[in-house]
Amino acid sequence: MDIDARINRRRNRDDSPRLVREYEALSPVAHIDEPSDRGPVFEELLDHLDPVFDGRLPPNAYVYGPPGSGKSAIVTALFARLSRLSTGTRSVIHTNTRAATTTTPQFVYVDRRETASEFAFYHDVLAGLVDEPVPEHGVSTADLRSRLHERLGSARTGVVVAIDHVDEPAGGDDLISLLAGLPSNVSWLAVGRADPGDVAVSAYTATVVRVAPYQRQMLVDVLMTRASEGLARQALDHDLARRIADWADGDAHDALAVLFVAADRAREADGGRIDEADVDAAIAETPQPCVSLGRVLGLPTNKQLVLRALVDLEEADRASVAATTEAISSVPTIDLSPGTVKRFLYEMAENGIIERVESEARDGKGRPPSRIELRFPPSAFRRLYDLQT
DNA sequence: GATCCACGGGAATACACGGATG
DNA sequence: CATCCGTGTATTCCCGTGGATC
Repeated sequence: MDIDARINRRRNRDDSPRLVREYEALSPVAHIDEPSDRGPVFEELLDHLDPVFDGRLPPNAYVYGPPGSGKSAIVTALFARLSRLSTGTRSVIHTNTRAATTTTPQFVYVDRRETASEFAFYHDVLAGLVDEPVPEHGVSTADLRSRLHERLGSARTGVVVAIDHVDEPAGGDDLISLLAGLPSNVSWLAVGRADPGDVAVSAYTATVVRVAPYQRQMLVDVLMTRASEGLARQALDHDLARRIADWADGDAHDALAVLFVAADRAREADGGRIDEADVDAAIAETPQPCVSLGRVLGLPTNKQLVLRALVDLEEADRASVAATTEAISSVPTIDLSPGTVKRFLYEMAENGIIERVESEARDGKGRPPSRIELRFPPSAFRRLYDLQT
C-alpha cells in the first residue's frame, strides 16, 4: 500500500466502520499484483519467454481466452515483473550488479483500448521504452515510427511488446500493418478473445497460449480476496460469493462487477455488510453479456460524459435515440451539439457499449425508433466515473 | 508551421408503411 | 397478386474545421 492510501484510510475513518474501505481494490477494472491460482498459465508464458533469460528474443505469440478469464491480469502482472528485471539498460540507479540484467530484452505493454490509432500505437510503444516524454502533437506518425527504429537500431537485445485487447476496438487501424511497421528486433505477444483460427495475427505466431475460464472455486477465491482487500471484515459472506460465482459462470469481470455494485448498494443503505438483496439487485442490473467496464472507462472523455448523463435518465427518456439525444443534450454539463450526442450514441451502439432495440410499436409512419439499453451495470459506471473525476 | 484527433454538420442510404400501379 | 413509389424516420457515412500541442 502506498502512502496516499494509508493517509486516505485514516482520513476516511470518520463514520467507521466503513463497509467499503478501498474502491480501488474492489474495482473490476483494476488488476491486482498477484492473480490467484494462475500458476500453470504463468508457467506456459514463461516457457514461451524463456529465451529472454539468455538475452535472446522469443518468437511472436498469441494469448487468447474468453472474457473475464484473467488474460489482462496475467499479462500485466507478468510484464510488470519482467520489466523490473530489465531496467538495467535504462536506469543507472540500481544496486544489483548482475551483468546479465543489462542484456535482457525490454518489456512494453500497450492496450489497444487506449491505443487505437497508428499514431497512438507507435507513440505508446516508444513511450514505454524511453524515460523522456514522447510528444503527442506536432510530430508525424512516420516521424514517430522512425524514432522508434532509431531507438531500437542501437539496442543489443530488442523488445517484447504485449498488445492487449487486439480484437477491440472495432474501428482501429489494421493491427497486422501496425506490427509490420515495428523494427525487426521487436517480438510481440498479442492478447485477444478470438480463437486462433479466427484471427489474422495467429498466422504470424509460433506460440499460442490458451487461458481457460475460471473454475467456480477459483472465482470464489478471487471474490473473497477482493472483498478482504476492499471491504470491512466479514462483509462478504462465503455463500454469497459462491452465489455470485455461480451466476458469473467463470467470468471474473462480471463477478467483480456484481461485487462492486452490491458493495456500493450496501454502503448507500448504511449496511455493515453485503446481504442477499444487495447481490440480487446487483445481478439484476448487470446485463448478460456485459461489456467490460474497462472498455467503457477507456472511452474518450466526452463519450463518457454522454454515458454519465445517460445512466441517470428515466426509462421514458430512453424510448428512442431521438428522445435520448434530446434528454442528454439538455443536461447542463453537456456542451456538445445534439448532432454529436446522437452520433456518439450510434457509435457506441455499434461498438456494443450500449444497445439499440427496435421498438415493436409501429405507428404507421416511418421507420420505428430504437430504445437505448445499457450493456453494463449503470451504478458501477456511475461510481467509477465519479471517483475518477 | 505541423500534427493529431475530437467535433460538428450534413449528405447519402436504409427501412417501414400505405397506397398506387401494372 | 406482385411491385413500385412517395413520405417520413432512423441510421450510416464522410469530410472539413479548429483546439491543443510541439
